[in-house]
Amino acid sequence: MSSITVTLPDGSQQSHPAGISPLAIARSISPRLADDAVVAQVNGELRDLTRPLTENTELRILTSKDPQSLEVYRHSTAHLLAAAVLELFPETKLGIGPPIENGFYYDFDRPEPFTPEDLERIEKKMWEIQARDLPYERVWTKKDEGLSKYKDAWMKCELIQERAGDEFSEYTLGPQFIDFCRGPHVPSTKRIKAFKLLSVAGAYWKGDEKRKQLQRIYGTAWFSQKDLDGYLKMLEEAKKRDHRKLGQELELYMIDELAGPGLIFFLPKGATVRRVLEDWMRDAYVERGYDLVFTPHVARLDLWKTSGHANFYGENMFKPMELDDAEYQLKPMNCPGHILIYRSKPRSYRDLPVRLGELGTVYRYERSGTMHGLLRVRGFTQDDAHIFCTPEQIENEVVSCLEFARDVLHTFGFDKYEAELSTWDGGVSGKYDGAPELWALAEKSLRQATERLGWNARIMPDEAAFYGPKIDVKLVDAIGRKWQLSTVQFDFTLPRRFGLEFTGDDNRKHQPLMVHRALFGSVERFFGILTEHYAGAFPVWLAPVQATLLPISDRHAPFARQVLQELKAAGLRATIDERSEKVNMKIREAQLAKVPFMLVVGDKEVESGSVSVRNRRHGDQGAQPVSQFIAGAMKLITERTPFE
RNA sequence: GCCGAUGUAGCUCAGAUGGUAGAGCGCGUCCUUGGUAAGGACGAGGUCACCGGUUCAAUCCCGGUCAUCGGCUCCA
Repeated sequence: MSSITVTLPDGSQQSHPAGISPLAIARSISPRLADDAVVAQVNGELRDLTRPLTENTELRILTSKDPQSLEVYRHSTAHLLAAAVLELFPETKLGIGPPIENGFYYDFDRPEPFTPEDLERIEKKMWEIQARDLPYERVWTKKDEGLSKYKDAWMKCELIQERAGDEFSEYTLGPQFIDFCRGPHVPSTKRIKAFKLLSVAGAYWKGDEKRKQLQRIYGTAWFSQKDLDGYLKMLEEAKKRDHRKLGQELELYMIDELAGPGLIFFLPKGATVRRVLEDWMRDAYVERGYDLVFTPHVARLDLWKTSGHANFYGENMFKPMELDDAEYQLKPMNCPGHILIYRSKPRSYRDLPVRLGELGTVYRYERSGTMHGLLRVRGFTQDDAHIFCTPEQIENEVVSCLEFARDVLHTFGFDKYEAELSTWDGGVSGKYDGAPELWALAEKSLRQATERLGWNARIMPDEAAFYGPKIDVKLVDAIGRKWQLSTVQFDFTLPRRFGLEFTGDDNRKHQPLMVHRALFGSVERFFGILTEHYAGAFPVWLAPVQATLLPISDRHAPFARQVLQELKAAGLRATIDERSEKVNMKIREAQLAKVPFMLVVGDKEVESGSVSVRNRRHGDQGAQPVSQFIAGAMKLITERTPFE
């Protein structure tokens, strides 16, 4: 028998008989490693631990510590799910079952819907199969043979036709189950220790809404029960922070059926937060050299024909309305309005850059079933600005936009964020608009801008908008979820469509470059993200009520009212709770309302002219003079401390 | 728009084989004046999402509509 040389990650080399499995090698290194092993990396490629090695190889044994092995593990759990479904519902046809972030899913075609009870049964069945300790066995099959074997499984046939070579691999799980699959998988079902089925949902075959709708079962899987519990706990925490729940509990906003879905009413408390946010943002615009404008909410449809939106964005717009003898359109975007302002007078290169900003409310038609609290609505306000400048100015402009975005993120205590640079395909498909020189210039300035900031932007090839490349900033919130936020986008199309120009120092007409940028994205959406990020406990500078006075008994009310006036005079948003309730009750309610400061006032305080401060996070802080409390609170407000 | 689930008091939820409903919290009145997360009593409050159908009778069964939730598609 011939032998092969196996090189391990530490550089050491071993000689083994050809045909030995990585699992056997792992066992020879240490039984513990063999137990922990999930998958092998053979010459850089992930492979089953049990698949024999036939040539000299560089071998790495991946354990639960390697992130790639979790994907394999989840993929294997998806197979376990499919096997369980087929045992319980043999008539079911299998679609695909990949690993996803935090778990896996599998798509099934079956006339009857899966019920929550079915899910429980399936999960039980999965544990049953798990206990059988079935190996995931790789089988090598010829294409034509395979096609006849799968003739009843239409989706698998389609996949084999598309993806398989002359021969392809399949994985079995016990005598019945076999699945067209590239693998690799964990060695056996015993390896799968912690999973849970979460939900069933409709999903189109291949994500195409014209194709058949399947039933997708979602699950989560982890190497240990502890990890699974941790994840389930995170889901619970996310549920507690859900802005729709907090929005109602804290009276921030509402949606009323009578008005329609996706249309937001800000209640007084939410409106206060929003007002502070917007005022802050508008001031920041002015400080950074933007000119603020206002544009109308409706305009002749002709404007939208000129911009091209009526044509390529029409699906997403509210229907035009008849008025006099013209059609008018509710605006889905702010750009055309800003463009009209730009071209309302001749511009010289000396005027550039022109930065026009607006908190502009737009209305877009979202299909029913897509609305989601504040995150996906039909009417929303963009903190929108358009920058018109020369090619020489563009890089600095992009840098200032990104700096602005970064400062915004820091203000709200988002310390982790990532940038994505979406580029075009080089023009091969013809689906992008604009000259290659423009694309080159724009992509270069975007890239250099991120480099100047020391950002490590991920390049997303072929992800640009058709009208220009862009940078998207994604933030990571307090419990680790990612949200798309700021965006800086080039637009080569609109300046041309509207014939924008400026006079250069050569006394000739030139077309300005146009950048579209939004930092919050949508104020409503950002408000929702903030609500979840802070779990409803807005920082003092944003809190709808910053301090509430809690007189212990009626005789303390006059002093409390006097303090209230002092707080208000200092500019604090303060209230008083004069009900004849016990102070425990008043504290409980203020605490649940997440008021940052509860100021208890009793005999001692009246006598000494002080307040006893209770902080919503840190509890009783003891008595302090009113002036001292005001100074402390004002400091938090002017510094916009994100977490007091 | 599509698949599935849900819709009962301001909120969170019970409820009956079909005979027009109940709790807790909240709200109102009164009592209580209490020092860091729920003091007590009484009371008001519902066309059981909406529109049809079946039935002697529908909140319950059937059909449709609307909305919400979990997803898909799309997206700020």
